[in-house]
Parts: sequence; C-alpha cells; structure tokens
Amino acid sequence: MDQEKEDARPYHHGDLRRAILDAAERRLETGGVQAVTIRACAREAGVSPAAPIHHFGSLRGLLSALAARGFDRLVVRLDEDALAGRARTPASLLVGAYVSFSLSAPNLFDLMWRDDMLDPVDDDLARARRRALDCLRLLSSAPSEGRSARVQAIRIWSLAHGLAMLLRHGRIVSALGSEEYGLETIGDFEALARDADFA
Amino acid sequence: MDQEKEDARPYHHGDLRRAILDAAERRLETGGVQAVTIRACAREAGVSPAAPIHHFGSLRGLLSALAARGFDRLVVRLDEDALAGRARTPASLLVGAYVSFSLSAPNLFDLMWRDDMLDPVDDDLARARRRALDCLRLLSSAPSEGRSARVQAIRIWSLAHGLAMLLRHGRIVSALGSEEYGLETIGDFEALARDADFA
DNA sequence: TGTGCTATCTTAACAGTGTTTAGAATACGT
DNA sequence: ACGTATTCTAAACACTGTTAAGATAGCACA
Repeated sequence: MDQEKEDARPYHHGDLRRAILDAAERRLETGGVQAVTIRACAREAGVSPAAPIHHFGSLRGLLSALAARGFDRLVVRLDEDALAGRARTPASLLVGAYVSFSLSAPNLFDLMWRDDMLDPVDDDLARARRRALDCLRLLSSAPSEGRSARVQAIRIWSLAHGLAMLLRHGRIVSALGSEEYGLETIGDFEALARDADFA
Repeated sequence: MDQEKEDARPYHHGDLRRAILDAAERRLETGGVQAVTIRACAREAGVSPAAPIHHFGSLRGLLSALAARGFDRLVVRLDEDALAGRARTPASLLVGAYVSFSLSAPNLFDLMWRDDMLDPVDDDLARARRRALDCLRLLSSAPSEGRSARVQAIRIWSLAHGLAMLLRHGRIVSALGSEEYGLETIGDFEALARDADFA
C-alpha cells in the first residue's frame, strides 16, 4: 500500500523506472507478454500513460529491459548451480539450469527469444545477452574427445534450448504421451546431457 | 491484378477465406507476425475491416488457421525428404527437414509455437498439429540399442527444435563466432543427428 | 419464375493501444 | 536564490480488435 494508491502522490515518483519494470514483470508472468502494455504498467504505478516512455523510449524498450533482466537471471542461475556442484558435467549443468530457468519463469524465458518484440540495438540487452551466451559457450564447449568443440557446443546448446522450449510449452507430455515430466525428474536431464556429452 | 483493385468489385468476394489467408501469410513472411492484422488483410483483399471476422472469428482464429497451414507444410516436407531418401537415418532426416523448414518459412515456423497467439481449442489446428507431431514421434523414436525409445525421441526432437530455433534467429553465428552456418552445410546436420542417433 | 432463407459483406461505432506534442511541476547545481 | 534540466501530465492522433445493425447476394424450394 505504498506505491499503488497513496493520496497526494508526489509529482515525481522517485524510482519510476524500477516501479514500471516491476509492474511489467508481474504482468508478464501472470498474463503473458500480451498483458504488458505501457498504459497498464503506468496505471499500476499510478502515473500517466506517457510517463514510462520517458524512461524506456517505447514499448520495445521496456520489453528489452525486461529481457535483459532475464538474461542476467539466467547467468545467476548458472553460477549458482555451478557453485553448488549440482551436476556431474558442464553439459548436464547447462541443460539442467536452462530447463529449470525456463520452467520457473516461463513467460520471461519466452520473451528473451522473441526478437520481433525486442530492440536489436539496445545496449543493455546486448550486453546482458552476450554475457549469458559467453557463459553458455563456456559450459557447452567443454573438452570432448575426437570432436570439434564448435559442433559440440552447438549440439549441447541446441539440446538445452529445444528441451526447455518443448517442456515449457507442454509439447513433450502431450506429444510423446508419457507421464508427467516435471522438474523432479532431473535425473533424466542428466541422462540426456550425458549422452550428448558422450557422443 | 485480379484481386486487389478491380472496379465494380462484387459484393460477395467468392473465396474470401482463401484470399485473407493468403494475404495474412504474405504479410507474415515479409513483416513478421506483428504485420498480420485483420484490418490490413482486409484492405489487401479489398473488403471491409469486419469481413474476415465472419470467416475466422477473431485474429486468434486467423493466426491459428495460418499455424495449421504451417504444420501441414511441415508434414509435406518430411514426407518429401523421406521419399527422396535424402538422409541416412530417420533422426537426421527429422533434423534436416525441421531445420530447412524453419529457415525457408521462418516467421511461419515461429508462429507455430507461439501458443499465446493461437486458439487452444481450434479443431483444425489441433488436428494438423497432432498429425505433424505423430510424424515427428515416428521418426525420432526409431529403434536404438539399449535406450528407452521415449528418451531417444525426446532427445532427437529437442535437438531439432533447438537447432532450428537458434539457427533461425541467428544465435549460433552470433554466439559461437563461427563462420556462416547456412543451409548448404547440411552435412553438419547429418553429423549432429548421427551423433544423437548413435548414443 | 418468384419467394423466403441464409450466408456474406458494409457501415458505424466503441474501447483500448502506442506515441507525440506542449506545457506544468519538481529537483538540483551554481 | 535563481535558472536549467529532469520528470511528469493532459490532450490529441492514428492505429488496432470487435460488435451491432443493416444491406446485398446467392440458393433452395415453391
């Protein structure tokens, strides 16, 4: 009750950029990307419809900032899993973290790859994305006997990306007709990644 | 010059559904999914803004019909490649056809997986999607020694899906810093699929 | 041939969107 | 204390999807 409807709201918000970004993320996770509109976020923050534009330039800018946040969080997740020693091989760590991230913040994960909604020349987004992709490359191109590191990296990343996408959209349960396939079966991720690592 | 601006256009279009769908696909491939709007398609077909709604119910319905067309085409592509004997193993055929489809109709491929824009209870879409996924399952769960067909199918499909997505959005060239990685290097797809098939 | 009936399309309107413009209110450095 | 720059408001414009009411044409059936 301290940012929604306080009477005598000051003319200057204080930290509007953060407030808009938080409102946008809340709306993203509950209502999908369609629900994050400039006007709705402005309403939620108690400002006029044109106020957010001053901070983000456009809706594209707002979504790009959101996506950058997503890439930052993915890096955090990868680091955490690595420090916790949560996987046997770099590849299985990548797949596990990737998939668990996509399931814990599904709409944000989607947005991160929706190029048509993002600003291709947003510096913050480009920086965050590059950091994350460097991290992925490091994990996926771990030494593997008798195979080009490039092909190896492509295979691991593709496997992680496809698995995350298909799981997140429920394609695997519905298409393969298997029983549930949630986060608890992380042993299977290990198996998938280990196989990919082995080849 | 026979459907855009003929003077004395008849009150009834003749085959408006098809005309709208074609206009929508044209706009999808050239301008992305953002460019396919009911009003724009109606303009292109020379009818009033409300006319398409009678055939598709809503924009969701139009996009769903478009996505259904996409799944149908994917099946055709898979069949063609299979009949032409264009790959050594079922898995490499799946990966090759999947990737080449995603690169030949990138925006349509994207739309097929944009659940938030599609009607979850559209019968035609559900039917087309099921046919395509049955086809994928058949190819991806080919016999493989000492491994569950289910895990095998998940691995192949994930690899194909992720590779198609990452290539289609230019992530692999930009992230892995390798030289170009276009359709002509289909030999590498074979290698990727063969490895996955082997495990 | 004529007569309903139904499908198809138009016109007009409504609510909601992103974005721009001009200007008001506040903060802040000097 | 003053002037400037930042931040926000208010109003408007051009879009969008969608609906309601009505006009038009095709079609089955007499």
